Amino acid sequence: MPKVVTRFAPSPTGNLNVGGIRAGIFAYLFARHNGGKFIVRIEDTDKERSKKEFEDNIFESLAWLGIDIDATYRQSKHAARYEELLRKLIAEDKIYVAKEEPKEPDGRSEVIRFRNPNKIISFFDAVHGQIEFDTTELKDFIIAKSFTEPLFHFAVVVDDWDEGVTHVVRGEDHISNTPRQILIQEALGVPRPKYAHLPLIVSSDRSKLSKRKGAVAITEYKKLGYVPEAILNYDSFLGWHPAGEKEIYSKEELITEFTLDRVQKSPAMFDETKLLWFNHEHLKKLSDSEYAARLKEFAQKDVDPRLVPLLKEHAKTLKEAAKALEDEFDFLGGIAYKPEFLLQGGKITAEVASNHLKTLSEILQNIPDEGFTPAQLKDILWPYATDQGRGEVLWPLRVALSGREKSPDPFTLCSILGKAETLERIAQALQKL
RNA sequence: GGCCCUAUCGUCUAAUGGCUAGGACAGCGCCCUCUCACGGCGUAAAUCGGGGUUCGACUCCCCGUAGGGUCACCA
Repeated sequence: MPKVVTRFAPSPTGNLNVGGIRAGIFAYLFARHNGGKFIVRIEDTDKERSKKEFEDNIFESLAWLGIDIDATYRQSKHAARYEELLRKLIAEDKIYVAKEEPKEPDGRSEVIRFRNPNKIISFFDAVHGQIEFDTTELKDFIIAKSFTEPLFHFAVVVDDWDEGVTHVVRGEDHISNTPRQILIQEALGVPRPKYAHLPLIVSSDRSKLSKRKGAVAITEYKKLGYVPEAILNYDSFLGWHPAGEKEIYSKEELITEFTLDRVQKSPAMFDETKLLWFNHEHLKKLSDSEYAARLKEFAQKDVDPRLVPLLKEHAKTLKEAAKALEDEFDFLGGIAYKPEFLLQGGKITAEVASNHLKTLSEILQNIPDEGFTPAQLKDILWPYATDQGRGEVLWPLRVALSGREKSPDPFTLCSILGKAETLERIAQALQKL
């Protein structure tokens, strides 16, 4: 039995969002850091709200983020076990069937209540330290609707025990649930796991992040062109921070660095803008071939390897990159020259543009193929452009090569196109003037 | 409202009794510049308030205040 077993226990009542996954990420990092097991338990005891599509979404999101799972469980499959334990507790008189006046239209006339010993429960939390709670105020709380329909608290305690969970790493909203779960553990005579309650992730109004308050599904970020490395990195940095000032971490580095003692106590706000920055950084870290492969997958089209280094700098998301491919980076195929573009909407006369392009063509003619690097081309063309007026020289050149109002700079264009194509395009532009 | 948790720049955070309170994102300014971006440099910006403890508090204690969580036959 591994010394550390953590679990992520989402209920399939919605798509997994960046707030919801946070507890899962921390539980995962903690388990892996300690060479332990990470399990996922689908908490689907609420038959009304649980949906298969949401369960699928949870696993899809986890897989995309690269979070590998050692075992999965589903509470709806544990009905027999719950009933067995419920019957044991009732035989021991630790719980009892209570007659009720239904408060809701579909309420039961009988439920199962826990015989509360009304004691002070004190437990140690890895993030918050010692926490004490008088359980008297909980009264004889309901732990099951019937012998075959346990409620959340009972199911959690039974499952954590049966699944060998050693560390319960979950959101801070569960702090006040902990005492009653401990009461159930004591009634069952099962060991108490260690607890770590994570600070909540809040929306811009400081309240718990929820779907209505702008929480975006993980799968939605995928569609927006985010890479999983960025989501994982950014989410990890919400409420946790390694020593040092480095911010861009791979999954492996996060696992190496993660410890509970550096987890923050106060809630953190989700900042879309900083996530965007993390995404760009991770995109830049990708090898050119990996970048091309991801962009191809995202945009569903081949990416010319010559464009990759430019795209990496230019685009903060794969979506932006895909858009650039259709727009300012779409100059490798045939281009349609528009004289008005060449003349910067009339700011430059056809005669001036024509003369400069002819001169540039002559200069370029004399540069060897090996000299067609952005830096060398700039060194050679710069003095001429500066002397003649940069706008009048470089704008027509750039448009002659790209056919576009927006594009990479002319030196980069020459370099990517190569000497022959560069001269050919200048010649074609001259014919239009 | 009861109970519980929390409190450093706008945001994420560093500093676990001794610092000019550091970094990052965003902002602002400058530079780069032929376009759109990217980039470089710089700048402004914080210890919630009040009491203690201490030679010395962001750091420890208490009281306020503020925010959040939780009080379901949801999870």
